[in-house]
Amino acid sequence: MNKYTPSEIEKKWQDKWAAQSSLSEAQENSKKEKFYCLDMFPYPSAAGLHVGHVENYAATDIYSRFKRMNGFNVLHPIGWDAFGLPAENFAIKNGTHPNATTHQNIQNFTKQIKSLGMSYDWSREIDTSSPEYYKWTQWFFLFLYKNGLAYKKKAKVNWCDSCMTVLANEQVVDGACERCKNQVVQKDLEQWFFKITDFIEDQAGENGDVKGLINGLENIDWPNSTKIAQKNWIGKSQGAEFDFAVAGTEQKIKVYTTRVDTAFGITYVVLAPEHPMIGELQSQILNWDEVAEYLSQAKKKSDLERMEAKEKTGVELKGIKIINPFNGQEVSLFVADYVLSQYGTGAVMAVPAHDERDFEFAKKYDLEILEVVAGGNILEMAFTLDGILKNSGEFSGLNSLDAREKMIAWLEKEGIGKRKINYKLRDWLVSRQRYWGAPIPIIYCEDCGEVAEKEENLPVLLPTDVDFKPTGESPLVYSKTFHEVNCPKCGKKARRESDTMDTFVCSSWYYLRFADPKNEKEFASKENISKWLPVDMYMGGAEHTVLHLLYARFFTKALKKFGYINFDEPFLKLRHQGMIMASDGRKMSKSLGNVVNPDEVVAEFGADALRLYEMFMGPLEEMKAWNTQNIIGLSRFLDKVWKVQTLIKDDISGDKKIITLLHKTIKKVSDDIENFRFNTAISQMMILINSFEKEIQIAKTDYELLLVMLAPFAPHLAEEIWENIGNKNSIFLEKWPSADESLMQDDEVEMVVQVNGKVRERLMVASDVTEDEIKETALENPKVKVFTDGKEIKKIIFVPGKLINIVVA
RNA sequence: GCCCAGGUGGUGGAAUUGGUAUACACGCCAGUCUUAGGAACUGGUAGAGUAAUCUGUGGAGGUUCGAGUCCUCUCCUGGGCACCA
Repeated sequence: MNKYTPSEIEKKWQDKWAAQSSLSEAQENSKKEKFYCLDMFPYPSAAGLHVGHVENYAATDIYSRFKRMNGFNVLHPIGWDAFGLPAENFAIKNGTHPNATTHQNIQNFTKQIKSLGMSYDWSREIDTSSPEYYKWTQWFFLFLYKNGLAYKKKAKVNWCDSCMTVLANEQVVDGACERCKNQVVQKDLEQWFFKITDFIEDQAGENGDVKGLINGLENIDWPNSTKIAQKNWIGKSQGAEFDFAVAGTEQKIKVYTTRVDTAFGITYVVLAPEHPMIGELQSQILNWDEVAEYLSQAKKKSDLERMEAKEKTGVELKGIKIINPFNGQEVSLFVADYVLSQYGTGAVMAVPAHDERDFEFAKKYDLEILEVVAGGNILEMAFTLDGILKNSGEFSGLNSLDAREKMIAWLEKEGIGKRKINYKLRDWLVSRQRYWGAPIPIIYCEDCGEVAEKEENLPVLLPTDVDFKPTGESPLVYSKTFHEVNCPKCGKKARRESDTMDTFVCSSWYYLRFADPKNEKEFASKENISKWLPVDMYMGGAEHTVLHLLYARFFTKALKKFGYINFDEPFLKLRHQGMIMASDGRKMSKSLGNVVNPDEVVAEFGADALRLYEMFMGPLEEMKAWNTQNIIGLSRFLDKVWKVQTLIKDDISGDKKIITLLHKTIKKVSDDIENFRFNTAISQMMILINSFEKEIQIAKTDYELLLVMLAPFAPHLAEEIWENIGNKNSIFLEKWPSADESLMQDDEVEMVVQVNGKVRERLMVASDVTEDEIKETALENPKVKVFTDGKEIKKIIFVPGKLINIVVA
């Protein structure tokens, strides 16, 4: 027999599988039940495939192969999230067109993925930067636009001076650009938004009710932490909104609070620096110079600077008094930049006794702190928990929960305020002043204004005659062929929108395209969508918890609302692979020089060993550190499987113990794959092969069952041995074995004998031994007697097949 | 600060419902085959002790015949959110 040489057999089978595409392609006409298993598609970066990609793709490949062998018609596609900044930045630096760079990277990724033996359906490959694809990204923009879900407005937006573009809130991390870490500044600009906030709560749609972004999470199988992160991002809070009258005027100041129960403890009110009321009250403000100075200082500060300020600052609007509607008392008014203009009403009631921020501010400016909820020590710190109300007029004595209800009812009765729900989630800013993205299909006409491009004119092609150096405006502005067009409505000369779309727009609908990737008339036919969607299993990094997953859910909900599809959640089951760190425990990065290149591992150990190693590292969802030394263990395992070939005999039936272990293994491996516990599935197969190795001969049928189980993990090796031992068809056409429970019973088991819960003896007994039988043996056992002699036996606990515990006084 | 995961040998990790703690693998130690070598093979490997035995799943309590697993408190690590009123 030859030596196991991965490099030879892996190439051989990759070629053979490519020639037999039915092994990996989804079948359009099949009576089998469908299963859609999807990876978060990669951005084809110049760095090539990362070991983290391999972890993700190996897991879904194992699962897809497992599902196929269990009789499912599996859709397991791959494509490229190809628009985006790195290709453009590379172009700026080196002058290479992003299109060329991207295609080169895609080729490299393709080669790498194929060298790993992944069973993707390559016939459905998509590329978001191709006109055939972004035509439909543009169609989606128009779909949202026509239904009032895409709109343009002047807004304070996050601007990155280094990337020269605006960013979505989700792309700003700690006040800095997620990509280049440059500090983000605020700018007032006309930008395009998608109305994602329309879908926070449930609503009626053309194809039945559409579950909102919050409630929709209830019935999908996602990691709980991801659901919670999404809910936190949406940030729903329930409270009340009510008015303060400005003393001596008709004017009112509206505040939002979740703690209306503390309203009798209000000792002042604070406005955000951007609050319009400050300007309106200017003539009455006695210290206007001081206020104006504060406003201009606040305006200069970035959000980050505001957040980082150690001490809260503010200025009283002297000469203004406003009236607390609950008790009629006059309180003073401040402006302070710790109040956010974008949230709630941009004005907050300050209750220093029961809010930490107000407490800090009140201490600094020596303002009154009035306790209205009992339970804390407000001399020391704010008491922010619920409690029993005091100093609160007719509401005194109520607990906070009841008080909130009663006080909101009172506000509504008096017509001063109402119950109000607020959210942190804002509409999604989708326009980017960059080149390498899908152009926004809107035209500006002097007569007709903002006009949607006609659908038959899509795609609006990205021009090639541009200089993509960023200037703060989209590079498309400088392409005459691009922006000089005729108005689709009146035919007059008009100007095309020069912004492109955020790449997250492209990835918000790609899972639909895989159902019908070549369709030229629709983004996907209704028939194909209903055949393949929703996605049954979705896998990808946890870094997409709020961005991509929320946007994709929004697109799905919008499609359902307007009758295009009949489901409102795109991904029924979601799992994240944990990040793979370098062996030093740090993140793999070029600058640290600790990046592991999968190609090198494949060259040294083979793709099968790499796949197995990554699956064996630990629980899929957990973070783990790379350790090249450990790969050898998986190589040895594969080598053992290879060598056991020589032990097989055609015409024998296996040893009873081996059969029992085999069926236990079938059960465990099947359960473990179904639950994405690949590490323990592999260790169970190791146990089996270790037993096989010790035998003189192995029944061929037993060995074949192991090969079938191993095939999804180590496809090349399994397929090669399968052929070696005389099989004509691919091992992937085999049916997944089922465990026979009756064969899983051991004849003998080790029975633990405990005295007072401590193990004193282990006895080999028949697996069906009864309590009475074992009791006698156990009590007479000398090792046990040492601990029971002369003692009263209080009771005996018997766990069939496991242990007997003798409890003595 | 808030939310979410986690803390088990030298290392990665295992332990369905509370029932043998450390499966499987790496490493290490000893040996075997070999001219030699190991990415080969065999055996050993939680700690203490000559041993019987005792101790051991971040720490302190508790429930239980029995706790890595359940409860209370606490410490530490990683991730997410963060002036959201």
